[in-house]
This record gives sequence, C-alpha cells and structure tokens, in this order.
Amino acid sequence: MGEKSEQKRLYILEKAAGVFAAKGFRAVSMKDIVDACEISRGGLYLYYSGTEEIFRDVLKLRLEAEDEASVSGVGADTAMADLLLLFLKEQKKEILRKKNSLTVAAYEYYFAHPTGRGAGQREENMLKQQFDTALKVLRKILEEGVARGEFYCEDCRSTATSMMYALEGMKICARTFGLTEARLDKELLYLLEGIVLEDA
Amino acid sequence: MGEKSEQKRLYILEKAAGVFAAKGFRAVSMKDIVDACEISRGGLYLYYSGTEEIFRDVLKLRLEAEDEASVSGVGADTAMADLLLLFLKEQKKEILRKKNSLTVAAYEYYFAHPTGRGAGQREENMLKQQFDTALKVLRKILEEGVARGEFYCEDCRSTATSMMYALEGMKICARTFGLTEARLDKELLYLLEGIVLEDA
Amino acid sequence: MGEKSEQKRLYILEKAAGVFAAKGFRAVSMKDIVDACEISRGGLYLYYSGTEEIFRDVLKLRLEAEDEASVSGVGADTAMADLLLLFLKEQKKEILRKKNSLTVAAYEYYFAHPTGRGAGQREENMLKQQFDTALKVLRKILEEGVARGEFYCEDCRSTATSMMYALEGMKICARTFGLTEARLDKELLYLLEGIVLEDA
Amino acid sequence: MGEKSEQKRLYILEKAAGVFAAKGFRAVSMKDIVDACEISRGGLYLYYSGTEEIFRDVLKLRLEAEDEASVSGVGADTAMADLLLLFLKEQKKEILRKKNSLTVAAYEYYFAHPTGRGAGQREENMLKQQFDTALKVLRKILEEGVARGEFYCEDCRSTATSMMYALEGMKICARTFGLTEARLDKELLYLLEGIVLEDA
DNA sequence: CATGAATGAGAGTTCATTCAT
DNA sequence: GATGAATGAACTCTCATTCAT
Repeated sequence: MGEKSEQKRLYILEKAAGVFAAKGFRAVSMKDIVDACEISRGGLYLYYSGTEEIFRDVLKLRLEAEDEASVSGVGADTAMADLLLLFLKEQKKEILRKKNSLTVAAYEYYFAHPTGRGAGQREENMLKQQFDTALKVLRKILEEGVARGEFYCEDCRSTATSMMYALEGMKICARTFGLTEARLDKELLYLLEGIVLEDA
Repeated sequence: MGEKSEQKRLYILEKAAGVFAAKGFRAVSMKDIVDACEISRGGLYLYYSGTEEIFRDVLKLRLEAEDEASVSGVGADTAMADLLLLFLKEQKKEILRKKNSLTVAAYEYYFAHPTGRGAGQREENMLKQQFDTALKVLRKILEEGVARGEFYCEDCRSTATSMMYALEGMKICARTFGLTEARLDKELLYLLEGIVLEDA
Repeated sequence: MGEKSEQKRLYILEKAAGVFAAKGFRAVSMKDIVDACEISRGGLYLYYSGTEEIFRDVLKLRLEAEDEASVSGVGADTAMADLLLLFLKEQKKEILRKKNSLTVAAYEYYFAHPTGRGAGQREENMLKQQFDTALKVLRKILEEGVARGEFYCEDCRSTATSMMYALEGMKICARTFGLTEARLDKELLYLLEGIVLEDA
Repeated sequence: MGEKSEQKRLYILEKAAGVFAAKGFRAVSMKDIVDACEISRGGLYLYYSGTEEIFRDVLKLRLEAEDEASVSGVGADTAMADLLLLFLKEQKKEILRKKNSLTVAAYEYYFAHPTGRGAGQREENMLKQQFDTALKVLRKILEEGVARGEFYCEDCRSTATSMMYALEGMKICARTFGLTEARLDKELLYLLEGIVLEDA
C-alpha cells in the first residue's frame, strides 16, 4: 500500500463523506459511492468492502480533522463568559447545520451498531467522543469561570453534563421535528442565564 | 372492509410494531412484516402498500394507546414532588427501554421524512407530539409545585423546556453510545435538585 | 341460469366492452373488468373464467347487434352510387373511430388466437365475419350498379374484395401510424372514381 | 461500454427479435428475453431497462438491415412489369411470413404507443417507414412503366397508394383470419391486371 | 348466488459482490 | 492495481384464482 494508495483512500473518504452527509448512512449504497468517486465498482472494493467500513473511516477522519481544528488556542485573558458564548455559538452552528453534516448518518450508523460492550469496539464511538470532548471543554470553561467569579454553579461537572444533554437533545430535535433558529437562541440563552452571574 | 378487516389491520400493526422495534425503520422490508404476520405477500398489500404507510399507522396507534394510558388521574392531594418523581421515572423507563421501543425507528423515519413545512403534514410528527405532551405535563407539575411552594424556578415554561431537551438528549445518547442506569439516575437527580426546594 | 343471470351476464359484457375498447385486449385484467362492473372478484368468476372468454362473448354480442342494425332496408329505387357512398361513409366512420371501437382489441385477440384450422373454432372469427359481411354488401352494390349502368367494373367480386382489403389496410394504418381524415377522404374518393362511370 | 458491449447488445437484439417474433410485443417479459439470451436478470438490465426499449432497438435494427438489403440494384433494362412482379413477390413473402416476422409485435407495439403528434417521436414509426418506402418504390415502378408504355394508370401516385393499402390489408388479414396463398395470389393478380396493359 | 379476503406465482428492478482481463 | 461486465439474491408490487362465509 504505497503513498498513492493512501491518497486514493483519502479521496474516496472525502467523496463518501459527501454522500453520507446527503443521504444518511442506511440509504447509501456502494454504487452511490462508486458514482461519487467516479471510479470502478471493483476499484472501490480494493479499498473497502462495504459501506460500514467506509463510514467508520469517514468518521475517524472527521474526528481527527476536528481535533486539529480545536487546537486553536484561546488567550488566557479572554473572559470566560465570552468563551462560553463562543462555545455555544459553535454548538448552535452544529445543531442547525444541514449540509455537510454527518450527524444523521452517525445516528443511523450507531443505531445499527450499538457500542457499549460488544466485540470489535476498537474504534471509539464517534458521537461519544464528540460529546465527551465538548463536555470537557465546557466543564473547563465553567470551572474557570466560577474560579474567576464570572459564573455560578454548585457542581460544574454535573452542570456541564446536563447542558451537554440538552444540547444533544436540541440536535436530535432539529433533525426530526424542526427547531427554528429563534427558538434555539432562546434555549441557549436560557442555558446561559442559568450560569452567568446576573451582574456579570 | 368490515370489522374483521379492522381486526386484521390491528393485528398487522401489532406484529409490524415488533419488527420496527427490533430492526428500526429503514431495515424493515415488506417481506419482514409478511413473515412476522405469517400472511401472504399479497395479503399484506390488501391493507398497506408500503412500510411507510404501516409505520405511520403503528406510530398513530402507539400515540393513541399512550394518550389513553396517561388519562390515569392523580389525586389532587398528591405532592407535586412525588408527581415529578413519577414523571421522571416514566421518562427513565422510556430512555432505557430497548425492547419494544419504537424510538429508534421513529428517529430513522423522521430523518428520512423531515416534518416542518412540506406538504401532506396532516399527521403530526409523533416525536414532536410526544415531546410536546410531556412538556405540557412537566410544565403543569412545575407550575403547581411552585404555587404550592414545593419547587423553585423563575420561569417554569423555560425550565420545563430545557429539561425536556436534556431528557431527549439522554434518550438519543442511550441509543447511540450507551448510558448506564447509574449515570442516568445521576442526571435525573441533578435535574430534580435544580428545582425542588432543599427543605422539601 | 335464470333470466336474472342472463341479465347480469349482459351487464358484464357491456361494461367489459367499454374496458376492451379503452385498453385493447391484452392489457385488460380481470381486475379491470371487476372494477368496471363494480361487482366482486368472485362474482365475475361465476360467469366467466377469464378475459378471453369474456372477450369472445363481447365480440359475439357486438356482431349480433350489428346484424340487427344492418337490417335497415334501403328503398329499391335508391341510386346505387348513393348506396355506395353510404357504404363508404360507414366504413370511414369505422376506420376513424377511436372511442368505443373494439377493432384494436380484436386485432390483439386474434393475433394471439389465430383462427384458421386450429381446434375449438366453433365461433367464427369476428373480424372475418365483419369483412365477409361488408364484402357481400359491397359486391351486391357493385353488381346492381353495373346492371343499372351506374358503375363499371369487369369483375365485381374481385373489385369488391380488393376494395375491402384496401379499407382494411386503412383501418390498421389509422390505428398504428395515423391517417388524417383528409387523406382518408382522398383514398375513398379514389376507390369511388375507379368504379363510378364518369357521366354518372 | 466498449466494442464488446456493442457486440452483446446486438446479440441481445437478435435473441429478443426471435422472442418478439414468436410472442408478439405485449406478451414478452424481461424474463423471456433473459432466458432467450441465457444471461442473468441483472445482465440484461445493463443494456436495456425494459421491453419497450429493446423492441424499439430491434425494429431499428431490422429497418437498417432492410435498407441495406434493398440497395440491390436492378439493371436499367429490366422490364417494369418484371420489376412489379418482383415487388409483389416480396410483398407476398412478407404477407405470408409467419416465422421470424415482427409484424404482429410491431402492430401490438404501435397500438399501445400511438405515433402521430405526441412527444418523443424522434424515432419514426417503423410501420409507417416500411409503408412509405414500399410506396415510393411502387410509385417509381408505375411511373416508369407508364412512361415506357408498359402500364396504364391515370394517377400513379394514387394508384400506388391504394395498392399499398390493399397490401397492408392483406397483411393484417393474413395474421388475424387467415389468407391462403391461393387466395392471396388471386388478389395480387387482380392488382397487377388493373395496371398492366393487356397486350404487354 | 354473491362476496371479498387470502394466496402464491411471477414480473420488474436494484445492488452487493466477484472475476476475467 | 484497476476495470466494468456479469451474476444472483432480494425486494416491491400485481394479478389470476380460490374458498369460507
């Protein structure tokens, strides 16, 4: 598997990601991906032997990309309230994003491939990882904010977790029965108000 | 299509519900339902012309059943805190239920059939309806609890909504990356504590 | 088989005729006829066991009806040229008729049930009968016309036969690649001119 | 889809032509053609997506083959009467041909796909084309024959057209209620006699 | 007689997967 | 490595035909 192969593999994953974003996971056939990649049927099978395998790699790739993206440092002197706002803005974007989002496909995939205790769980569940990563960030923000006297919360860990679940709930609701931006803003504001000290 | 037919229709829906609960929505074929019902291919088509139609009716039936179930009156003298506990216990059951739950199938269905503004939306989105119904109940409990001095919350409507999103988040997380009962209990407890007055 | 049965049989044939006229022979299913008759599936089978059987009876009925219609006597003093005109006008109507015509269905039926020497040919081929009947009439007209000095033709029998084939050709052409009324008129005029004496 | 494919396409058309000749158009299923070709169900769909598409190509192929066949030049000194005889002999063969004839299938096809004014009529109606081609040839023969004093007819164009209709009539009669060779010969002779000068 | 629910065969179509080139 | 023709299983859907009521 030379360099060239690896390049092609990445090319396939890129194209496939587009297909999954557009059609979810279950509705995607090998033919869809072959068409999107404009390669031969057999050619695709040289690299992957099914949509599941492809999707797993697509998720892996996305996670790596996100990890890199999140490295963007933040100045130590930034107000935690601002950081929190930034965080929620990111979440909002993710919640509302329709195009190019693998969320629905990931839901479908993990519905069919429950993670937890089963076999072959080498690769971490991507949704869980996203959740945990965001949770960690949020918790850090809260703790620092409390330390600086910007926020109030009794138990930052629990508060952060609860907020994450609410955000997760908004995500799924947005994809199943609609959630207008206005309504979402209201919800996010409510979450914010529960934490930020009134005189801040 | 007399009474006998209606009976059979219900029989089909029952069996089909089991199939959808077991396999989700997209993975279910007419053949699956035919097999589950132990009727002939053509026989099923006498009643339904596709899995979507069947699933819509399955959801409708479930909703009706739930409505009836919730009619169970509660004594006027019950403590609101107890009612809230009861409510959360129900939610917990729903969040953890694996067998016989249509939740995953419903998610899959609504991923593929987005509700919102499109045409033919006579039938209300079942997930939304469940959400709204629970929300209404929760809000009533909170408001009455506040009135009685059992609970504290500034804005019952917003608090209830936020709690519902968190519960929805737990539901989806439970189906995609696992959520142990212990962890869930902790989460629910946290929600509870945010509302119930400490000396209650 | 009481009177009532016979009545129903006729009712079925009537409705079926409409279906055959609209869809031809091969495209018609028992279901189509059941629907058109608004009777039960089983009910139709009490009278007929397939579309072929029905179609045969439909044709028979039509033939009988036409026989009765053609009884319309013509005054002995009518000019043969006028009679010939009348005859051609009838033929023209038949050639152009789209609605309510069993011609196409009959073609399709006889394509699949070639008559000639096979077994079970009790019932005469309806197309042949129509052809022969018209031929006989035409020949009579020609012969009488010649006798009266209105027409000229060496061999009335052959001339009539040839004309009939031409008319048949126009019929099939009208149904397969179009034949405008104008063009048809020209053709009929040409046939006429070949026979009628110029000074008539 | 290189050359090899085109070869196979032709192979399919050949086999399919046999099926259509044997069963007409409507009675032919994709499976019939699959069986005749001894290929797989899916294999056929690589080339054609339905019987109509196949039949259209079959007709096209036949027309092309006939065009090539008719290129066979005739010496300039051939007597027109002989040419006419040759022409009628060809027609006779076509009228009587049972095996390997697509006539019935074409009739059935065009019954169901009326040509005339509708959309997508890029491809000319094959029956019409055959008719028009034969008509042109016949007319040429007549005109040349008249010029040479071999034939007599007032209006070659109309005469040719009328003859073509008669031939068309014989064709359809031969397929629906039988037409013995003897009878056909008589008819053709009659057509001939109407044109050829007696002392020719 | 009449009904219409039920059956099962079969047609059309798609797709994952293989394999000779 | 890469191709894409070929295969066959699986799925959707329709209909002729039967049969208990």
